[in-house]
Formats: sequence, C-alpha cells, structure tokens
Amino acid sequence: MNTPTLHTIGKLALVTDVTSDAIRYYEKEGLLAPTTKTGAGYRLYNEDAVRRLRFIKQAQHCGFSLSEIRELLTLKNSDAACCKDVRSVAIDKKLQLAHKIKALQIMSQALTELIASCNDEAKPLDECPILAALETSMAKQKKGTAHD
Amino acid sequence: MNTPTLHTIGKLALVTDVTSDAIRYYEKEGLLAPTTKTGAGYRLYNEDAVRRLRFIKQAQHCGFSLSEIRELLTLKNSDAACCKDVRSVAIDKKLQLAHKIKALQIMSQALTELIASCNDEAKPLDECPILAALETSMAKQKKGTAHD
DNA sequence: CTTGACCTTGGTCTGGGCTCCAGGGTTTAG
DNA sequence: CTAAACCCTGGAGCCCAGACCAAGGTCAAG
Repeated sequence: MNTPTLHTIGKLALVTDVTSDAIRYYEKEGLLAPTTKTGAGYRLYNEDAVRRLRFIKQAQHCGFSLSEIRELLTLKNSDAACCKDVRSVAIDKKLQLAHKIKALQIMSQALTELIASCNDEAKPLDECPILAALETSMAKQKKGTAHD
Repeated sequence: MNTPTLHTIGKLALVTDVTSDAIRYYEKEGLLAPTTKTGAGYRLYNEDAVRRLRFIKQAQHCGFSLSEIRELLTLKNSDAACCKDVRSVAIDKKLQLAHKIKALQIMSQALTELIASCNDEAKPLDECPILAALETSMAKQKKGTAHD
C-alpha cells in the first residue's frame, strides 16, 4: 500500500506545462476532475491526471476541439464502444482537416493568380490588376499554368 | 447630368448578397461609407458601393481579414503607393496561408499515423492503440511510409 | 389613413480557449 | 510569527465577423 503522490494544481501545471488556469478551465468543461480535494478546497491530482492532460494536449495537436476531446474521453470510459469507434472519429477529423486544407489551398491559388497577373510592378495603383481583379467577380481567369 | 441610381441599404444587400447588418458593420469598421444620407437618416449608396462590397468579399475569399482589407483600401486611395505594394501584400498573405496549410497538414499526418496504428478494429478500448498513443508523448513512431 | 415593409440606433450574443484580474483563505520556510 | 508563495471562486476581457433583437421612426401602396 504505497501512497500515490498527489499534486496540487501548481505542481501538475509544472509537470505538464499547462497553466493552472487552463487546468481549471478543463475541469469546468468536464475534461478533467481532481482526484480529491483538501478540506480547504485545494485540488489534488494523481498520476492519471498527468496522462489525461497529455491526452488532451496531443488531441489538440491533432486538431480536436475541447468538446470533441470530451467526447473522445467519454468514449474511452464507455463500455459499449470499441476501438473501431475511436478509429472512425479519427478518420472523420482527418476529413474535416482535408476540407479546411482544401479551402485554404483555393485561397492560395486565387492569390497566386492575382500575383501572377501583376507582372509590371511599376504600374500606378489605378491600373493595378490585383485591385482591379478584386473588384470584379473574378471569373476564373486561368491564363496560364498555376500550380499550388 | 443623368442621376445615378441610389440604393437603400436593403437594395444594396439584395444586389450584393451581403446582409444589411454586415454592411453596417463594415461601415463601423471603416470599410464602406454610404454616399449620402436622407433627412431621416437612411443610408444611400451608389454603384461604387457595389464594387467596393465585391472587393471586400473577394478579398475575404482570398483570406484577408477585415482589418487587412481596410489597409488594402487605404493603399488603394493612397498617392504614395504603387502596384508593387499591393503585390507584396498579396505575397505576404500567401505565405501566411502556406504556414496555416502546413500546420494543418502536420495534424493530418499525425492522424494518419494514429489511424494506421489501429489495424485490428475489434480491439477493446483499453487496448486501443489510438487512445494509447494519445496518452504518450507520441514520439514520432514513423513505422512506415505515410504520405499525406 | 392605415398597414406592412423598410429603416434607424444601440445593445447583447455566439464560439474557442483560454488569460488576467480582485479579494480573499492556506500553507510553508525561515 | 510572519512573509512569501501558493490556492480558491467568480467574473471580465480578448479576437473576429457578424447575427439577432427591441423600440422606435419612415415610407409606399391600397
């Protein structure tokens, strides 16, 4: 019966490199509860909390929002769910990322065309093809081979 | 001396497919002022406003924020600026987009690896390699050739 | 003249993920 | 014992691009 080490919120913050404010915020959002509280109301955490915080951070780096992470954690504690469910959540998120990436690439492509349209850099502003193009409906002007 | 057609805000909204609320918001942000106002305070817009709104919308589609668009419009009305300046703003924005895209691709890549790690979909949750990986520091596990 | 469609200002609300107070109580090192 | 360092709760603020709402004024058609 070795007593497990319990951290106060500040220690946990140090160990995990997450601010105390953020930890309290996660608690409010239902992502992470302290193991116990002292009589004075101090939050105390065990090693599970460290793992859970790492989980949260990693998931964030994978593009999951906190509410999505909460769902992942719920899934994790669920009896009915299996690994396949987790996998499909990941696949879903990857698709969402693909959509975002595509949207940004379309923007980038539009900029590429605008930049290409402006060869003569010495033109005065009222002849600037970029500004002109931004005022029109910018119907695909595909004038060359612009890769992005 | 042909009288130019003036739109009320509602007409302008219809023509440009931008809500009246958004148009008023642009005005507050210094992007678009009405040509004139009636005695009763109604905003009236001429055809320039239509072009300006198109400009704003196109620039948004290129990833510019409203404050950036305001700067573009300022540039446009400036005497000192030339086409080269506009061009470099566009190039700058394209770089920013490239950074965002890269960040998202890194996330996507991380997900790809997680998904690949989970081959046996029937595993129970406490053996789910995705969940396990999210709890560790996820030190680059590069086990195969994962393209993204 | 009335009804309904329009317009006005000024305000609050949203979402995401926190940060940064203020005004207290607690614990610990010296 | 005291001062510093920690902890608590609750709330406000931030960024962005509007949406939405209420209470009222205005305008056109019938």
